Amino acid sequence: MRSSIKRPTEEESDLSGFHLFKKLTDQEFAQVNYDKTCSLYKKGSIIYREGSRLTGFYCVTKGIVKLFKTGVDGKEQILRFAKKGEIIAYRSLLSQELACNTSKVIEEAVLCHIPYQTLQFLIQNNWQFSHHMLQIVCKELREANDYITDIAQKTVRERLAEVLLLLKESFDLDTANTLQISLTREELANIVGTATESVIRLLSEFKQDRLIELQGRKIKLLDIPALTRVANL
Amino acid sequence: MRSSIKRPTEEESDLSGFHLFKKLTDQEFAQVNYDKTCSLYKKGSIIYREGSRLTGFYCVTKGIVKLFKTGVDGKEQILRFAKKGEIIAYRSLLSQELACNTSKVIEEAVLCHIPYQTLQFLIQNNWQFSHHMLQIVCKELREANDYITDIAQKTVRERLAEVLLLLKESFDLDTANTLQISLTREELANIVGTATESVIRLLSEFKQDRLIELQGRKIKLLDIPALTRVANL
DNA sequence: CGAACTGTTGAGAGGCTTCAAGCCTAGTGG
DNA sequence: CCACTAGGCTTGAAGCCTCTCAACAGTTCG
Repeated sequence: MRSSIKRPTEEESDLSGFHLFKKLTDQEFAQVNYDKTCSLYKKGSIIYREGSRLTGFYCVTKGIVKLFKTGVDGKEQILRFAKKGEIIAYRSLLSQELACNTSKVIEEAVLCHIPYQTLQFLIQNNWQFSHHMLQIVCKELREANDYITDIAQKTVRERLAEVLLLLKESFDLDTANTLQISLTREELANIVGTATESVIRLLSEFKQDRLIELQGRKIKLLDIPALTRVANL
Repeated sequence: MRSSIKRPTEEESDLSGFHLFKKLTDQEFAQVNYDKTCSLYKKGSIIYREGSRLTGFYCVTKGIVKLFKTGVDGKEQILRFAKKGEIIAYRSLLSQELACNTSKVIEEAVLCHIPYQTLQFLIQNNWQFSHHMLQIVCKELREANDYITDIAQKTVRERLAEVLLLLKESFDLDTANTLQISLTREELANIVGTATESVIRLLSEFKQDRLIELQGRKIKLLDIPALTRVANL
């Protein structure tokens, strides 16, 4: 389950949509493309594990990856998801530390590996790249701080409602208002920071209250204003 | 309580100890010193408030500042402390957002304000400065992610023990093993993410178990290995 | 010296977790 | 293609951890 089989297509390996690379010179961008290695990862693949040494960062060009830390008793805490256009593994790389979380594919994905050396080169030669990088980390830090406040002060019910709304922001809804990400109940619990059973019970309450509709892992948001109220936002 | 009265001394305004500025040229460092504005803040002063527009970041050259977000029902969630050698307000500044937390002095402090323009100048001209900045944000992000995992998975008891140990790391102990930071029970609760009464009860339990000793706000760590075990680290 | 804040303790309620048991689905291999 | 099996999902019951409310003591500071 660790490596890819098929090669990703040219289109799936395209980095030109990445905001991070927008201010590079043509030459610099060509260098990035020359240095990159893109692979296709099946659902369930591990990109890297907590504690491993990273040789570069990854650009997600397709699919969805979850990032989690392993906490008490091996219970995973999901920190965030990365989808097309986002990068992962850059934090530990910049700090020159071993990876402090694990990344796992939850929807068939294509990732392009950019070696550390290339990152180093860009930081040294293009201040606008560094600046973009700073903005990306800063955004993630703000979100982390917001989440600390929520998780420390809100009830599980409020947090679950909030997580559904956050997922809506990140992954949008289809025309039928269904969340475009498929998570197990356990994964939802590992975002919210609660037990799987609690998520199940609360989801059925939300369903009874006509806030959502459930069909297996598909979650349809019926009443977003009401969900927002439940989330105490 | 908002502004300073006395001027800080030359020594109290010295930025040469800051790792962040270590790689600046003499000229750049002179510029920073020229642009800075240092002030003395009394205990209880607010440096800036959530939602305010920031005009620069601050270097703490003396004292201790707490950074907190205001959550549900106005309850504050302490995110971190900043002491001598550390900087605050840089995150919102880099993101060009309004401040998303409040900073308040808990031990008489001297802070030097560095205007946004100077930050901008350094980022554009000295890649090593940007790199340092990146490392600072990355470190903070790792700590935030670690804390999310703890707060989501550990009991209040475990978190309180852990917070005591974290405070030990940040603020050291005197010769009698007393924590060199003075916090109210409510502030401790606002770090741990619990009710003040819970902190009080758990502290007396720790005291009964001979893990700590209490004299008002002075906390003496008697048995660090045992505390580590309680913290489940 | 009083007011306001901080700290302490008790009692009661309730949100959540844990354990347990059974059902269901989704993916695998024959 | 279908049977099978492992993992995911659901529900119930019991109990505990933690919060809230309340009352009061202690402390600090104007």
